[in-house]
Amino acid sequence: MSRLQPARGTADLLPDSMAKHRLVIDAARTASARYGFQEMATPIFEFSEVFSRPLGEGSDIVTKENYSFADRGGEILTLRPENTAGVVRAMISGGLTQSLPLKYFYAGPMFRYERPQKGRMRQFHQVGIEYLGPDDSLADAEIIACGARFLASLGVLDDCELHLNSLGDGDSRAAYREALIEYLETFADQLSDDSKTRLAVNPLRILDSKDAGDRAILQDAPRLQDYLNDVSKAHFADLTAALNGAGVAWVFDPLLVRGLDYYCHTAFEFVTTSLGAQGTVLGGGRYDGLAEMLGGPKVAGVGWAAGVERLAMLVEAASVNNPKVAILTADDGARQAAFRLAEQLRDAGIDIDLPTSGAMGKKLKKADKAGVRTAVIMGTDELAKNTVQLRNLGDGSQQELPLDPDNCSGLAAAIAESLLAP
RNA sequence: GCGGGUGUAGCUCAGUUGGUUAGAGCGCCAGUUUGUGGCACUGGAGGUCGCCGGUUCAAAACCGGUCACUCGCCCCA
Repeated sequence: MSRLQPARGTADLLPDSMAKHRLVIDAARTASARYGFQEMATPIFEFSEVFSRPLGEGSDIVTKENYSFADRGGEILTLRPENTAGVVRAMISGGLTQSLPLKYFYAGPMFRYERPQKGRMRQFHQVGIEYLGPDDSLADAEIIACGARFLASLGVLDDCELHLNSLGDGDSRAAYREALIEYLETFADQLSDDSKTRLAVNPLRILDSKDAGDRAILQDAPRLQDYLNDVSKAHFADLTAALNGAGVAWVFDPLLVRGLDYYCHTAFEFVTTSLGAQGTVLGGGRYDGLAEMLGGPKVAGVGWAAGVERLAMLVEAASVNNPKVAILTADDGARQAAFRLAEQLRDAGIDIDLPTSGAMGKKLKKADKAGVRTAVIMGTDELAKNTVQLRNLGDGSQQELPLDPDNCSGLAAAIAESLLAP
């Protein structure tokens, strides 16, 4: 509208939307704590290699979709586009590979230079967990169950479907990749233009192409699950047995793939149809090769991340935390006494709003709209008698109570009682 | 990066084949109510019609560009 607008792909989080964000983040924190994940945070920017090494220096993602810049010291830095690489980097640089396994929860802003769309911002927020150390499939099961519990606590799990696939270990995937390329090359001229380039750059991604012609060709393509070796099959079977035993519903999705080499075995996404094209609400998988690619020792890992904005769109409005008690002055003679009483009541643990402008009627109206339930009304008349008026904004009843300038405990008790009433 | 749609008051929107003072509802402010909210009524403030340029006697409307939002593609660590 005017020149003063937020930068493209960013948005202010005003109290109403902030409340929904907090609801989502708090639910994730609570659910992950139940599984023993501990909250941590990594810096919002890192040396660019942290993100570029696992992806390949020249990849489109690195060159076109990151916010990278040189600082005044000439270091090349990147605003984090995701948090897994940062967590793994923290594990390596902190020497934490001595203390495996590690279970971490994080929440915070991420940055990707992409064209904004519904559920796709340039600054967005994620919550996530990373389970570092175990290669046991029960670790995969635990994080998936944790994700399901998180979504359930938000009341959105019923709107989502859990898609699950196995990418197999490195050997399995290499064999499949070869077979897929061989098959697709015989159709190379019939593939969509996008898929022609994918064939050279990232052939597995052709599997989730939306092009109808591509999909027809894929009907008879070799299937990833036929190329899994015994180790890979056992890992997947054990995971699905655990999910079934715990009652976590899932669907097999052979087209759910990850393009990068450090992924292996489990890939999963919770997907909703109610958000249009950006329907993945929580996604993750196993990344046993990532730590090594970052220059550390080989450490297995599995985790997920969820988009806070997307989940916030699915959540009903959350309540904004306003004080339920306001002190309203009837005239300027009560200003200082009101300020003093407000501080005393805050010391007593009561949230107090102290509006400073407007006539009595105005203050009451605003307090009512803001959700205030009890108003403490002070004026020079009351001060002269050392009293205040305690007004219940629900039913309009009002009583005059004594005010001890040095001890508000009696008044605090009366206020607390008034808030208990329905 | 590619294609479609949309930009009018704080918000949601109307605005006739281009025609002179651009409207409504909600919200906001004030009054009816001289220290007391919700309801009602009355009045009021608030807009260079996203921005720049063009066509025309005349542009919110038509044309071009640009910015933003939006939907899809791409990408999705």
